[in-house]
Amino acid sequence: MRQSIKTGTERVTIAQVAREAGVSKTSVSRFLGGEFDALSVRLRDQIGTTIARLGYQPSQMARGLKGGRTRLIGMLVADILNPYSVAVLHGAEAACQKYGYTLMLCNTGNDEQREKQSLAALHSYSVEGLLFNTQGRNVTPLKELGQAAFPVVLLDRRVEGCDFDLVGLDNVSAAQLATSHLLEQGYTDIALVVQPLYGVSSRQGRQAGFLQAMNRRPDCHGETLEVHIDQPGHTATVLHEFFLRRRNGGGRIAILAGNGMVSLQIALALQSMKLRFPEDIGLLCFDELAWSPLVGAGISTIEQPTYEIGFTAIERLLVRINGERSGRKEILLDGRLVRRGSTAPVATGHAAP
Amino acid sequence: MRQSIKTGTERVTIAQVAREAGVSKTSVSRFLGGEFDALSVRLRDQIGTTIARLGYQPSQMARGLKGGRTRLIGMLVADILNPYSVAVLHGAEAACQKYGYTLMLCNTGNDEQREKQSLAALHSYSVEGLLFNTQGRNVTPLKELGQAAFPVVLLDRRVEGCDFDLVGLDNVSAAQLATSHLLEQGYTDIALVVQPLYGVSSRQGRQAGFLQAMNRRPDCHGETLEVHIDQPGHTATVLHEFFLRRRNGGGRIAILAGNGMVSLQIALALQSMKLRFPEDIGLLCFDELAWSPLVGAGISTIEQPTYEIGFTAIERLLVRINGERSGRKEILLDGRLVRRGSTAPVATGHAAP
DNA sequence: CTGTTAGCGCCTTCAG
DNA sequence: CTGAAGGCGCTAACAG
Repeated sequence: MRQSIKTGTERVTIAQVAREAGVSKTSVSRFLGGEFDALSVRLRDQIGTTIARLGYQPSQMARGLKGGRTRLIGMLVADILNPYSVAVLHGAEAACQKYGYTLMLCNTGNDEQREKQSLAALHSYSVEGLLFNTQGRNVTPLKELGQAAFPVVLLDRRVEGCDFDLVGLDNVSAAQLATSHLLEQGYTDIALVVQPLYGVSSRQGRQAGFLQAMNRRPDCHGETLEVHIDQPGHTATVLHEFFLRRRNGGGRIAILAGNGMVSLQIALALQSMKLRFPEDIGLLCFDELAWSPLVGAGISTIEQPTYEIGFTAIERLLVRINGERSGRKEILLDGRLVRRGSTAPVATGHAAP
Repeated sequence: MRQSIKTGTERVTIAQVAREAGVSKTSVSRFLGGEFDALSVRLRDQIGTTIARLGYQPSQMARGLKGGRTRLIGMLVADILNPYSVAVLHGAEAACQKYGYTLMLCNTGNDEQREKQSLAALHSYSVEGLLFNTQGRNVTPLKELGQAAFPVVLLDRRVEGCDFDLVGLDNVSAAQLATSHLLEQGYTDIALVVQPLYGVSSRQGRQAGFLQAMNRRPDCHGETLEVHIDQPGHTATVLHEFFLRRRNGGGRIAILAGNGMVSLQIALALQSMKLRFPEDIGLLCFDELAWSPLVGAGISTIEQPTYEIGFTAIERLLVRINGERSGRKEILLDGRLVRRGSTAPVATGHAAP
C-alpha cells in the first residue's frame, strides 16, 4: 500500500490492464505482440479499449529483460562536432524511428578510453546492435564483439582484423573523381590535406584514390600533407610551406581537403594567408557543408550521401540483428562532385601580390 | 540446456558470478551497490576477482526494472540539423557521461506528431528524466508530464502552462546587446529576421529585446521579418522587399539574423542579390558558426554558450531526478558579442551599384 | 481461443 | 556479516 514517492506517475502495468479488462496477462501480452488470430474479437476489443483508457504502454525494460528484444540500438560517434557525424546521425535516427528502434548515443571524442567505456555502457543496456564510427586506435574491445558475433555495422572507418559490415563512402573512387577534376581544370601541383592517416581507413582510401589519379599524370605533382587540426596554426604552417615550396615551379597549385573539419582549417588558413581561390590557389573539399557556396566564389566539394549512409547502416544492422549470418558486406556509396568557383580554370597565370 | 541462437554472447549474470565466487547473489548485489561495509574482506576480494575474470557487467535493464533507476535520460531535439541543437547535445552528452547516465536521442524534426511518438518511446524505456527542446505547438502531451511531476528540463524554448525548469540563453538581453551594437555602429534601419514567432518563446524573447533597444532610438527604424526557411527563395524575397523599401530613406540598413539557420539563408540571399556587407548592408547573426569568420569580411555574431547550456541542463535535470521539489527555475546564460567585419562602421554612404 | 506457470537479472526485505 | 525468498513487468511454454 506504499505510495510512490517518486513522481506520482504510477506506471500502468500489464497486470492492471488484464484485471480491468477481465482477462489474463497472457491475452494482453498477445494483444501487444499482434497475435490477433489467437484472440476472440470480444477479448481484442476489451483489451484494446482498456489499454486506450488507461493509456497503457508496455515497459521496454521488462520486455527486453525477457526476450532480449530491447529495440535499442547503440551509436558510437567518434566526434559529434564533426558535421559528417551529425549528418549520418540524422539518417540513422530517422531509420530507427521508422523501424521502431531507439538510439542510444555516445560521443567518444576520438578517445579510445571513452570509446571503451561507452561500449560498456551500451552493452549494459543490452542494445541489440551497434553503429560504430571508431576512432581507429586500439580496437581490442571491438574485436571481442566481433568474436562474439555481435551485430555491428561500421561507419566510414574500417577496423582491421574484424569482419564487420561497413557502410560509407567509396573513398577511392571519390578521391579519384576529385583529383581528376582538379587535373582537368588545369591544376598541376596538388596537395591532399588530411588528418593523420594512421588507423583511419577512410583517409587512407582517399589517399589511395588521390595517388592513383596522380600517377596517371607524371607531368603533375601530388603530395599528401598531414595536419593536426586541434593544434592551432598547424594547418596554416603546413600550407604555407607547401605554397612556398611549389609556387615557383610554374604550375598551378590546388588543395584537396580530406574532410569537412580540414576544409574549415584550410579556409581559415588561406584567409589568413590572404590567398584567394581560384585566383591564387585551387580548392576542392571533401564533404558538402552548409557554407560551401558562401566562401569566396564558392567552394567545390565532394558531397557524401550522409543521410543515406546513416539510414542504410541502420537497415543493414537490422538485417544482422534479424539473424543474417552471411559474410562481411561493405556498402560503399558514391560521392558527388559539386563544382563551384574554387576550382574554376583560371585563364592565365594570375600572380599573387 | 538450450543454446542461445542469437549471438553466442551469453550474457554473464549475477548468478554466474555468485556461483563461481562461491557466494550468494545477494552478496554480489551488495558488492555492485557499493555496500562494502556489509561484506567481509574475503568475500569482497572473491567477488571482485570473479567479476573481473568473467568480465561481468550488470544489466541496467534488470536493475531498472526493479528500482526505477535506469540511469537513462531522454533528449528530444526539435531539429538535429540545427547546429545549435548539436552544440547543446554535445554538452549534454558530456554531462551524461560524467554522471554515469546514457542519452536516448530522438529528433522530432519540428513535427508535433513525431514529438508525441518520441515521447511515448522514451517513456516506454523508463527514462528518469527528459531534456526537451520542443517544437512549440500542441504541447498537451508535455503538460501531462508536468502534472505527473516528471523531471523535465526545457531547452531554449519555454512552454506555456507548464512549470518546467528551463536552461537557455537570456534572449532579451542578448537581443538588446545585438541591437545596441548595430545602432552604435551607425545602422539606422534594422530588420530582425526570424522564423515564425508563434509558439517559440526564444524567438519572441529576441524580438522583445530588439524592440526595447529600438524604442530607445525613435530616430531609427526597426521591423521584424518572418521567413520560412524551408520555402526556397522566401528569405531572398522578403529581404529584397525590405531592401527596396528602405534603401532610399537615407539611412544605413542592417539585418539581425534570429538564429543560425536564418543566418545561412540570409547569407545565401545576400550573395544572390550581390549585396556585400558591410558595404551595402550590415549583418549580425545569432549563433556563432564555424564559418562565421569566413564569409566576406567575417560575420559578427552573438555567441551562445551552447556546450554549457547542454551541460547545465543535464545537471539541473539530475537535481530534479534526485528529488528536488522546489518551484520552477530558469537558468538563463549570457550571449557574447563577437565583432567582425559585417558590422563595421562604414565611413560614408557607400552606394550599391 | 484462453489462462496458468515459470522465469528473464536484479534488488530488497527478512531471517539467520 | 551472509543468504534465501519474493517480486519488478513482461513473455513463453504448456495445458485446457
